Amino acid sequence: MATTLTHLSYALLGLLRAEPRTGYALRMVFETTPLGNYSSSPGSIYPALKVLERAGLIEGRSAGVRKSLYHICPEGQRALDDWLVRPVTDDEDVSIALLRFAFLQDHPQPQMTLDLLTSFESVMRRRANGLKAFLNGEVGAAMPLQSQLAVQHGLQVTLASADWATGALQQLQDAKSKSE
Amino acid sequence: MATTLTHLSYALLGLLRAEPRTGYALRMVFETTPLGNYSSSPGSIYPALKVLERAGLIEGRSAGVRKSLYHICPEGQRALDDWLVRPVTDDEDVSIALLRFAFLQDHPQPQMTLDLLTSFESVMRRRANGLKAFLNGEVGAAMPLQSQLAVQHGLQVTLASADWATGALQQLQDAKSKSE
DNA sequence: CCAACCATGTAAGCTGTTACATGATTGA
DNA sequence: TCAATCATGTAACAGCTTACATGGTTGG
Repeated sequence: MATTLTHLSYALLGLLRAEPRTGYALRMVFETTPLGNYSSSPGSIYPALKVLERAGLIEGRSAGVRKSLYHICPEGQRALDDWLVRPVTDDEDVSIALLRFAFLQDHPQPQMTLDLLTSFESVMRRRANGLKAFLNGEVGAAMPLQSQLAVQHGLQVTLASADWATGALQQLQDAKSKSE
Repeated sequence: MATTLTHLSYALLGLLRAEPRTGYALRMVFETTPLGNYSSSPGSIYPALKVLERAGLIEGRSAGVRKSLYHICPEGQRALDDWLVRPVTDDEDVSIALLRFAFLQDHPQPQMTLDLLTSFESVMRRRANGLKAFLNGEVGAAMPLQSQLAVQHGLQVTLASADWATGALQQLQDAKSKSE
């Protein structure tokens, strides 16, 4: 059973949880928003939708000629939620973690979002420390200047990610306490 | 013959330009440095080396039992240089642009490095402006908070890249004027 | 009525990963 | 001598892209 889902599949599930859409509408989301770096190519999306439907995670309802509106099924909700609430792992792609953060919108337990952000921040700080240690270590210090600068770039970008998380956490907690 | 090279192939060429290495040594570079996000799996590197050798870009010289040291050939140098001096394009991966920057080390024309950095910076500023415009536009402003925050993350990280480029440019120009 | 857009689909291929397999060399 | 590391290789698969193909709908 547990057909291992691809990132693209989760992206589709997340979009369909927000509202039912056609395959074409999903493609347009990838084409017109910066969220996710997925291609809008029909060759990726339509087959992925078929797989999700066969697995019982989504259901396509005919909506006019040659057109079907996909809805997320309860089992799809469950699969999506399982994915969303995982803590950020040390080797997870930043863009995937961000996708999960965005999809946690309106989750019944707001704490899940805060937990994800917290683990995101600590992973980023840990990565930044790793890069610093590398630069100051034997191998790093012996590298040519431009290699060092390239690693320095990675460090600064990683710190920017961590700082963003700090700010986002603050913002979400403020919004929460204000609504209480 | 214009066998279109993969990013991995260019990464291998760049490392072999610095010094001849065995396939294993190349794998270890990917495994022990943060430069590049390539896998150190034998299944990718050994076949890639074979392709480069057949294309006449590198040459493997036997160095002991079941072991060969790969050297870069003049044609490989040329292919690598052509790749390195291209301006950063609007859709190029940041990590690839950084790899090219690192490999431009010791290029006979130092101006090439400055040009690459300059184009990198302007691409990053342009991307940042695009994200800002998206956030302030109709679609962006209507998105749920966490989607907006995710885009905000992209914006901050992109600005960090641009700022890094500004600093690196400064640093390289200072080093240059000092040595004159 | 015709162009532009909506809408779906498939076949071929490229790249890389995973997993497995082999054997030499080196240091404890 | 035995484990760890050096060193290379391949087969199977996964996942996505490119390119092609088809046809309905809508607005000027």
